[in-house]
Amino acid sequence: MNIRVRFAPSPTGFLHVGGLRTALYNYLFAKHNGGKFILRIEDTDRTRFVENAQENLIKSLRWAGIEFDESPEIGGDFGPYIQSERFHLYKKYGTELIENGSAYYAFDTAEELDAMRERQQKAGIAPKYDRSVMRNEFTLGKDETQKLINDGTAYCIRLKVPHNDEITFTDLIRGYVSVIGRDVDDQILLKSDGFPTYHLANVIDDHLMGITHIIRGEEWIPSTPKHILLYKAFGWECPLFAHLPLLLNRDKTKLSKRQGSVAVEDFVAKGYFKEAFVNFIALLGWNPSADREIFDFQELINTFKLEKVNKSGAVFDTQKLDWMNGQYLKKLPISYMASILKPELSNFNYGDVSDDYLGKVIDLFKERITFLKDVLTFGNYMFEKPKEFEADYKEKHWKEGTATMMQPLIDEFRNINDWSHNLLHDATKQFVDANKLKLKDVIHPLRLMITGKSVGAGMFETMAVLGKKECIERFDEFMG
RNA sequence: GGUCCUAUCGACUAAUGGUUAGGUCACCACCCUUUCACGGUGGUAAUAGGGGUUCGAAUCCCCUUAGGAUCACCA
Repeated sequence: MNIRVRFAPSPTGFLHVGGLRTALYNYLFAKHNGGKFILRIEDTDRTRFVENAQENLIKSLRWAGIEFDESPEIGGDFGPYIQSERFHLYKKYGTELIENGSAYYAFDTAEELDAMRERQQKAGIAPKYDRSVMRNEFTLGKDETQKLINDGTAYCIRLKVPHNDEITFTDLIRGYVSVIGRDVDDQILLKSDGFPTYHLANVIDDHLMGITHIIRGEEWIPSTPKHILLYKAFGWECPLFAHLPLLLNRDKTKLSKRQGSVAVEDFVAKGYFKEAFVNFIALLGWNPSADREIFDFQELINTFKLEKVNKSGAVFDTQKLDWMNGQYLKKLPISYMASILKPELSNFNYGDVSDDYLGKVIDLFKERITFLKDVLTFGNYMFEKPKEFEADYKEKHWKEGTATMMQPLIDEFRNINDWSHNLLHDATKQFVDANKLKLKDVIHPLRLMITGKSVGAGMFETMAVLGKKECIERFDEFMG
């Protein structure tokens, strides 16, 4: 089978993390099976036009390493890949459904529909288009319908759902799903502005583009019967469906903006590595059954199987993502990290920083940070003299007599020319032994003077990187 | 409310009829140690409840409960 799958987002202006996961699973499925991955922009709602939406979408996808075989940008044999550019296609299919009795004309206004729903709500029944009482082909009759159309009355085309038919499909993830026709609404197919709704356009385009598998979010399950009815009405072969579990907020509701960031670009801005982010997202709802968490992109492609996708929703909790980001960070080459940090430097007033020095600082911090930019923030004292000294830390480690105790050691440091961490350590060790002290008795005062902070990398390593001149200056400044 | 989907540690998940129910994050303790980390060792922690089927059920079936999704001329 020649597998073809698509990612069909509406251009909302940014890529939702749920959208990224859907795109990713489609991509992994396609690549795992040697199939094609297609991008189609679903912009049939012209009231929701957003400037640059498509560009932003593709930018985020590209950041994640997801590329398409066919798309609006690169084209393909099944274009155009933007639904608004396919506008001319849809109307004839709408008419075709009218002619074969699968759909009908309706003339109800928004107010009439609202009134209907209100009546139904009051009566305690599910809101659903009642074609036996509303203004449509059935209640008006053929002649009146034709007359209204000829007069230019606004109309839409609705799907005629057979009330007594059972509509079923076998979901690749969930198995057998079934619903009875009377519970399915007579969905509008063609709007009065002449544009198709999602349901019509989506089915037509998936068919025309030869899509074999539809992999999408669970929120689409309720409308899948409508789509199946459409495939049947057209006499088209139905693609296979796979409905992905939802991504959830902490309170288990569908992941939304209200409870935190959901735009991929926000996570890019926070400094997550794409490898970590993709790895993390991939494992939210799918697992290759290995006792392992870290997978590179190729491994994801190699092991991805739709059958192993979970059925239940997954809470989007970034705690593990942070850990994963740190894991990836540790393995990155220093030179690569330096090249990322270099342009960031201009946002801080750190003056000139050589590549060599930056690399040494990164090496000092890479074991203990989550984001690369932490080097510049937590590690600020590697680039400028400490402006503040943690009060608690100072109180604890700088007492009466500490200055007197430290002064001889500092003077000894002045005589050290080979400013290496080994020598600094040895000199300090000799000093504490001679004075019946412990190493940590002097290390904390040193740390306070040098960094102003209670946490940081190894003291002598830190001093070695800073250099003799800088360290002595800091000592002298602190001692006054 | 109708319909549909779902249910293993706090979170992500493994175990597709036989395990002391495993791993990872987080948390706790200890080791390492120079603070914080990293690393190492160990620990707390789960099959929603009830019925079946079976020699045997987290796993299959039913009911209950709980959560969620959806019910637009949005996608």
